[in-house]
Amino acid sequence: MDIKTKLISAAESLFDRHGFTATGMDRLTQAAGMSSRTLYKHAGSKHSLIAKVLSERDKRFLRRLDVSSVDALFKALEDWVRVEGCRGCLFLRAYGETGGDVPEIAEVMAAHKAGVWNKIQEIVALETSGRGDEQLAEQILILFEGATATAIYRGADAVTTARHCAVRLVKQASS
Amino acid sequence: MDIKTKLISAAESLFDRHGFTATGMDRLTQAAGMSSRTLYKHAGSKHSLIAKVLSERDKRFLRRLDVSSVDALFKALEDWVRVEGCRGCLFLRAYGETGGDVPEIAEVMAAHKAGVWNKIQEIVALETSGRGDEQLAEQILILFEGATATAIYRGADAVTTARHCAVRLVKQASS
DNA sequence: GACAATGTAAAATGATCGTTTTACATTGAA
DNA sequence: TTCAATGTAAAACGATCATTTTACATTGTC
Repeated sequence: MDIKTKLISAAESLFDRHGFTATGMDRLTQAAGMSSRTLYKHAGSKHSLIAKVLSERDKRFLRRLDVSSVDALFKALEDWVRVEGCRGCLFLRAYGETGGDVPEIAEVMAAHKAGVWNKIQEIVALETSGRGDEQLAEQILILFEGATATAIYRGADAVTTARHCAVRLVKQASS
Repeated sequence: MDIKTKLISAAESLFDRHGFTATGMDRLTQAAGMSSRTLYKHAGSKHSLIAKVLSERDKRFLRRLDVSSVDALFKALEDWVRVEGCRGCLFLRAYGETGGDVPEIAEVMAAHKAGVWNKIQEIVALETSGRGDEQLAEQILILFEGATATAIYRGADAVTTARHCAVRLVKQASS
């Protein structure tokens, strides 16, 4: 595995498991199996490393959301939380831990959320033949965020419940 | 104002604004206007202070949710985010920042979520004359969490959208 | 075979972390 | 008036923070 990939994937799991601020650079270097000199050559800084981790996660996440129905969208989220665990949205967590004060991080968060929002709008338009309005899409988005958050303490079943709800809303808008 | 109250309210706004781990004890003592000796006499430790802050917030939040309809429930949440700001659920943020590894914090989070869940179940049962099942209540809970999370980057309007959706779901179950 | 790049290991940087301690002032009740 | 409680101010604690530096080994390439 490429050294940069190894660093980013090690950092991602540590950040996800223990939080961003609580994870120190020495733990990062140890987990990634490299010297701090090499880490800084590739990452630049801790904030930059966080941004890179989020950027990679964004790609991986959106790749999973490459579907064309609301039902499939929530099934994809269900798969995600079963594989990657349900510790909440890592983008919002990073944003919250840094108080929204780190531009690099705030920007990746905003870009990620814009990506998800676009995907949902696209799917809703597709499934309702354009009859679905922006309000419906925002309701789906809220269910999506809600499922992610609720799964933290109620488990992956919350995503299934959200899926049933979302599918029903879209059906009602299409009929 | 009581010294303990002053400490907890100063701590709450700093934690909310800058994050838990990122907020140091010196900044806390400065904002609360007291020496670190006094702070530790009242709080015991930082983790304990976080737990106390969350515990007080839990009471204040649930007091606001003393309503008897889903519409009023989401209107209460709307008021909350307009007054207190929308930086996401502070309980889930604390839980995430500590990796769920601090029992004091994990317990307050769980207790808070149980309280919200009970309240929602109560309201749903009331509004549907017992016709609403557990699934409906969980859908309302997911919309509630989703509104809180989405409001971080889309503003308080997300709560209004969630309210419309929740009211519709309850109406459909009651008819 | 020299050179630039890329890596490791480990020490040093100065700042900040959470927490405790030392020394002293104020207060209210016995 | 003395005692215990409660507060402040400030220094000290050892640990850890993110980051840089020093010294050295291993490469692939011209």
